[in-house]
Amino acid sequence: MQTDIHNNGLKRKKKGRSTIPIRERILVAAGDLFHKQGIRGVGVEAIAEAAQTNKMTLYRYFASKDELITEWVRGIVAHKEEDWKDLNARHRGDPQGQLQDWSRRMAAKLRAMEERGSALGNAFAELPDPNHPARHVMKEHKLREHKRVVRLCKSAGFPDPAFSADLFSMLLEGAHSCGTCVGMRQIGEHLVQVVDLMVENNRQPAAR
Amino acid sequence: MQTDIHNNGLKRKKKGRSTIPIRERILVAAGDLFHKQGIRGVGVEAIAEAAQTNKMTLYRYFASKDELITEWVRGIVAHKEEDWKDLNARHRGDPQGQLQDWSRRMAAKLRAMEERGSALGNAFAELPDPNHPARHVMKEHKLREHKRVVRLCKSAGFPDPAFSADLFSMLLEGAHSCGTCVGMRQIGEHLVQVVDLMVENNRQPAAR
DNA sequence: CTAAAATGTTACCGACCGGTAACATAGGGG
DNA sequence: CCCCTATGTTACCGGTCGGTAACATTTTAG
Repeated sequence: MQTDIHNNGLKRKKKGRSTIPIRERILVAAGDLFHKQGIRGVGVEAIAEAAQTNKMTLYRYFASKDELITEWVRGIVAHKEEDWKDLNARHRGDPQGQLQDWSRRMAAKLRAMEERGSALGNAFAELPDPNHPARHVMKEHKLREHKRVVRLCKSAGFPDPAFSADLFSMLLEGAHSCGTCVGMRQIGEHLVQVVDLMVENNRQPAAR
Repeated sequence: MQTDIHNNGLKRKKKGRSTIPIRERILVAAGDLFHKQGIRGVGVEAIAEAAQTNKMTLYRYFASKDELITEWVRGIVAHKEEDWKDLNARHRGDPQGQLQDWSRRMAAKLRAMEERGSALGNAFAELPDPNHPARHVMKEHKLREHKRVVRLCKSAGFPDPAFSADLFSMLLEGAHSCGTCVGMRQIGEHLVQVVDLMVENNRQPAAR
């Protein structure tokens, strides 16, 4: 641990402002607005204001709006992968437990969402440019995640891991879009149910 | 049939222009661009140009860009519901057949998609305003579709139709997002497989 | 042919947006 | 104390976009 004499490890900022460092405040504010109003629907000025700072300072931390977007996406991805590590830590050598816990956490997130779907999914839709750096970040994350699920299915003893993993992925991804019409709660419950069934029987759905 | 002396039922337009009526050309061009570049990423000028006309004429057919968007969404929705009717016509009294054919058609669409996911899904992400008319159109469509699937599951004899219908919906919706990392072909095949298994066994996945 | 309707052309407006320059202010460390 | 750095403020630029007006041109109908 560091001493607190000069600063507490994070730069402490001005007057009544928050104690959270500016860069982080900007990222949080940007995330909020991006998710609520869409990436293209919010301007940097509004982001700066929501972060209790101004456009100039924002541009001292981020070279461009695109970089801010990318950095935000990176944060989400990092958080999700952190979640995976935690899942692995809590259920070491228990791939079934990881999958089940995963579905439960997802259901909890769904319940707390209501309208306006997945941040990553929306970002993907809002950044059509295939060369946008944020797209690469998302794509690589999705790939890693899917590989992880395949590995889990394999070590869980599913007879066709590629097949089961695709099912899990489709269910998880689909839950977001469906929740908007069916209701997040019900979708979350059914998601947990089907994952439990698949895992408990340790085989693909409806295998005879 | 009408005579062709004055016009052939559709207003015939200028010189080298297409024989397709302007309004339709605009809608098609708008759809192309919306899907490829995102709704907010394309301007009305570009749409008019792609439709081989101009902005002024576009605004004589559509009061605003938002109305054009809404009309485009309406078209997609209408087309999908047409598809459902066709499904019902081809497999009368055979809900299982309808579900299976549905998954096959979806797989075919996925194969022909490659990158850039579902038009409706993207539109939903790009129109965060909950009062946007296009959102209502989409939401009502999703609701009707889901009810339809529930009805099919019920008449197909699934023991828990609400549960099975949610699964179908999640799988279908999720297929779009997943295809971008796993590959549309594989996702499509696995989608068909799981639907077949669920239907053939006439029970929920992994039910013992 | 002629008149009316549809379409094309050009120019423009106001609003917003991403990004930058220049300068003012404040705070902290020596 | 003073200097240096981080932050705030203001004004501005160039570009794009949605939307409209006014007028020219073409197409269609009678």
